[in-house]
Amino acid sequence: MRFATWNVNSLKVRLPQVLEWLAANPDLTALGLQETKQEDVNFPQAEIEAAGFHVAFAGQKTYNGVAIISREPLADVQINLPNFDDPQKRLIAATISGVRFISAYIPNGQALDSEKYPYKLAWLEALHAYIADELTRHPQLILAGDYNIAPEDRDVHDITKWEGGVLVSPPEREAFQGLIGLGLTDAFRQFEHPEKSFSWWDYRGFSFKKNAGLRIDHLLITAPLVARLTASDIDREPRKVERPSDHTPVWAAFSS
DNA sequence: ATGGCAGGGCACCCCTGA
Repeated sequence: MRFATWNVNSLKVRLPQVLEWLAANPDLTALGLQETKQEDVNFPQAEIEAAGFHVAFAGQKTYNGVAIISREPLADVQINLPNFDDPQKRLIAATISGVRFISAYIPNGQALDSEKYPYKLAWLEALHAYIADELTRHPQLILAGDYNIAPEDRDVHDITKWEGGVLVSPPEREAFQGLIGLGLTDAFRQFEHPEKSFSWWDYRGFSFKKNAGLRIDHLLITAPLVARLTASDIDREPRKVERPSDHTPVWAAFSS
C-alpha cells in the first residue's frame, strides 16, 4: 500500500500531469489532491475513471477543492468537516482497503493580522476534534494534505525570511503538535532525508532551482500504520516539468 | 522594503496563494 498527497494548483491545468504521475507510480494505492479549483460539474470524473481509477471529489469555483483518486474502491465518503460550517471545500475522506484516508487543504491564513488567520486556527481546532472522533472508529488513519504549516525550522529554507508570518507561527505549529498529540506520526520524519527537503517552492525568483522551499505537505499516520511503514519521501520530479504545480507529491508506503 | 509567478474570474485588473 502506498498513499500520496499533492496540491495540484488547478486540476484543469494539471490533469495530464496527474494521470502521467499515476501511470508512473503503478504501486500507488491512492492520491489525495488539493486546490482542484473546479466545481463538481466540471470535475474530470470520466477521464479519471476511464484511466482505471475510483474517484471522489468536492469542489468549488476558483478556490480550494479536494479529491481522492484511488486504485481501490472508496467507501464512506465524507465531505468537509462535519463539526465546522464552512462553504469552502477543504476536506474529503474515504475508507480505502481498511484505511481511513483524508485529503485536507488546511487554510493558508494569509497573514497574522488577516481575518483569514483566525479562520485557519478555528479550522485546525475543528480538524483536531474531528480527527479525535475518527480515531475512535479507524485505527488505520492517514491525514494527508497541504497543511500550510512548516512544523519545524528545518522545514523552512530560510527561517529569517518566514518567522513572524503564517505557516511558521507558534499557534499553527502548536495545532500541528496537537494532531501529533492525538497519536499521529509524521511519516516523512520516520526516515533519514537530506537537509532542506521541501514539498513547495514559490514560482517566483527561481525558488525551485535554488531549493528555496518549505515542507508544508504531510501525511500524519496512526500507530498501526507506523508499524507497517516502509518508506516515505517527496517526489520532486513533477516540480521539474513544464507548467508545474508549485507543490510536489509526498508519499508513504506500507507493508501489507 | 518590495515584488517577483501562476491560476481563475472576468474583464483587460484584481484576488489569492505561501
